Amino acid sequence: MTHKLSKTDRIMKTIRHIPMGKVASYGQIADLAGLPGRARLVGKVLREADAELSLPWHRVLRSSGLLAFAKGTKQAIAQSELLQKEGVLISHCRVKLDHFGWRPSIETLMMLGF
DNA sequence: GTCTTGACGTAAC
DNA sequence: GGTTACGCCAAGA
Repeated sequence: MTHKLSKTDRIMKTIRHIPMGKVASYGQIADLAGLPGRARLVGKVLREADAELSLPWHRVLRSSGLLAFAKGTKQAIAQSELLQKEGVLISHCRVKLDHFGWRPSIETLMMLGF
């Protein structure tokens, strides 16, 4: 079988599984995608991905809940707006992972191939 | 096949 | 919690 999904494909699939109102870090996405430590790959995928893919990029942040982009950038603002619209509270470009951090359930983990 | 880049992570200070 | 430095590895040229 030569139809193994590319690493990038797995990442995109994982991102689509992020529930609304929750946020996940790049490292977590990579880990769930079966690529522990490959957080940079996640970023690369999102950058190359189009908006038509329905990838909730705004639900992906850096570690510790910091926004994925530097403050002042157009996307950083858009991200905070989108997150707050989903019910995620942001304080100083930071998201409280204690309350909004994505906690994948067992079924979700199995669905991702765990 | 080699070099460069990259929506990052973690450690150290 | 901010900043600096280094590491990791896939994809593109």
